[in-house]
Amino acid sequence: MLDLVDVEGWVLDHRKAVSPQLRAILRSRIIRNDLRPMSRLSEPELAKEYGVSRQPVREAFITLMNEGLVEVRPQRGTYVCKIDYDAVLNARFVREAVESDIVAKLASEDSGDLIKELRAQLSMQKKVVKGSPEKFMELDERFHMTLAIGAGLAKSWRFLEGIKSQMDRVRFITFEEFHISKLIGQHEQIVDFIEQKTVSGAEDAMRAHLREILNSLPRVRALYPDHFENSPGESREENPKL
Amino acid sequence: MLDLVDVEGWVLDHRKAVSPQLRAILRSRIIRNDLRPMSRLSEPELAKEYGVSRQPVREAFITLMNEGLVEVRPQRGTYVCKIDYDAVLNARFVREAVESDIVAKLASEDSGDLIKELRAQLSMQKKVVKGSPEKFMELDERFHMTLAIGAGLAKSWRFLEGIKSQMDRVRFITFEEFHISKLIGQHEQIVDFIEQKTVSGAEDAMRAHLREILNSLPRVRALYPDHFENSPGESREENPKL
DNA sequence: TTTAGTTGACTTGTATGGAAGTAGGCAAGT
DNA sequence: ACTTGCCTACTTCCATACAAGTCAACTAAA
Repeated sequence: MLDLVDVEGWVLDHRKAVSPQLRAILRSRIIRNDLRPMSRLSEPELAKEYGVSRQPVREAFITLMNEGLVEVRPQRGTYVCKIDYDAVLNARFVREAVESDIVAKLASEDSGDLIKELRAQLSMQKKVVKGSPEKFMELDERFHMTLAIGAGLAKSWRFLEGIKSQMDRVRFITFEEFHISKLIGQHEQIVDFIEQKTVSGAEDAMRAHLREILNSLPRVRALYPDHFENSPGESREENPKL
Repeated sequence: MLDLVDVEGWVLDHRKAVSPQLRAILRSRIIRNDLRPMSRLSEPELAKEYGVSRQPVREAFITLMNEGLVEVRPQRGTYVCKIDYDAVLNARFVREAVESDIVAKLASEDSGDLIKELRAQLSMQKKVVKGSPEKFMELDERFHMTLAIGAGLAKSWRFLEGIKSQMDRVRFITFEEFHISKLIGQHEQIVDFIEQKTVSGAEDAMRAHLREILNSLPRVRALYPDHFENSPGESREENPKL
């Protein structure tokens, strides 16, 4: 007999530590919009649902709170955060800054094997253009991660992963808003510039690539206003003393 | 009677939730090298020390583990992480990428009030050149935070705070390794470039500023090898499959 | 009808006991 | 002398019980 509990496709293995698994499951469910913004996440309810006690659920909440995905209001309840428009813009800014420097570093180094790996990934991406956008997002994440690790910056990618979730939530609301073929073309451009060691070209291409979300973000927000927290430009007012 | 517990200068307020307070206290103690690398952090011992139960201590550990400050080995013990040399380099890289873009943004905008605030901070910094380096670190953090918030990127700064701790640990081992007056001069340069709207100048000045740690880092590691985890260049081997 | 006060069923925060696993000491057997 | 197996004292992880705060509905009086 298997010691597994299956809840709506999400599996939990009781042989290993439960807390980190719950963390991953809940994070994924939030990012994929399975758990909607402002919905309650009751500790005892989720505990019963997954067949564990409140403690592991609670510990998962702590991590998700630090990532800005849930908001726990003491003695009141825990809720899925709405998508923070300003946080998305901030995440995008950080990614542009870091990843443009990453490709600049790659373009100034000698990285033959990496190019081969990236080309292989590009061909895989082209195969799923017409397929499920979810699959493309997986390949897209892998592509950007490969660039980071290839530059010897694996730990920087871990950091970026945390803030990327803010952008991913936007993508998962409306897949059709993203022109996948255009994104793949940009990926190809980036690899080309790295291969021919054109530093500024690679940098600019990555910056342009990561600015794509700025086109769709206002549309997405207009389509699903209930999913969003606040408008752009409000960040300054949040810290009035500076 | 006050509901406070004082342990070696660290105060805990039982009227508010203790978990986040413990988080902050332990994080600060680790960064300031009060809790040495590889020392045990026993749940029941710390619980008794701060007059709380083991659960809040445990929840604090979870956050610190996610920040890479402690390592919890199941059924074995929780230990203060050694300083990860590669993580410091990664944190530095990310900071350079993001903060250089921040000052570039500031230099391309109109920010008169911000300049005044920064000038005031500079004069404060000059006053503590001969004073305690700890006080300067506080002002230094405030300076960089002000730049981020001034650019409307407060949330980006919160991201950076998390990785900055890796660099701060290095600084707290040996204060004298840092020539404070030189750093203040660089701060001044950055403000000058922002004021005269020289984008590339501001960017380059910030990059040079954040590369200072590269000079002292090898020396610090040579002086305190026991505080460090691994050497530079090992990051690639950690992910051999890419 | 309106409004103030109270009760009670929720929520999260904390405390504590037990389960599972690890590491080291010690003794018996080879 | 060296290995092997058990046994004890730890650790973190999970489950459960209790405490404290919040909120909504209900009651009762104006």
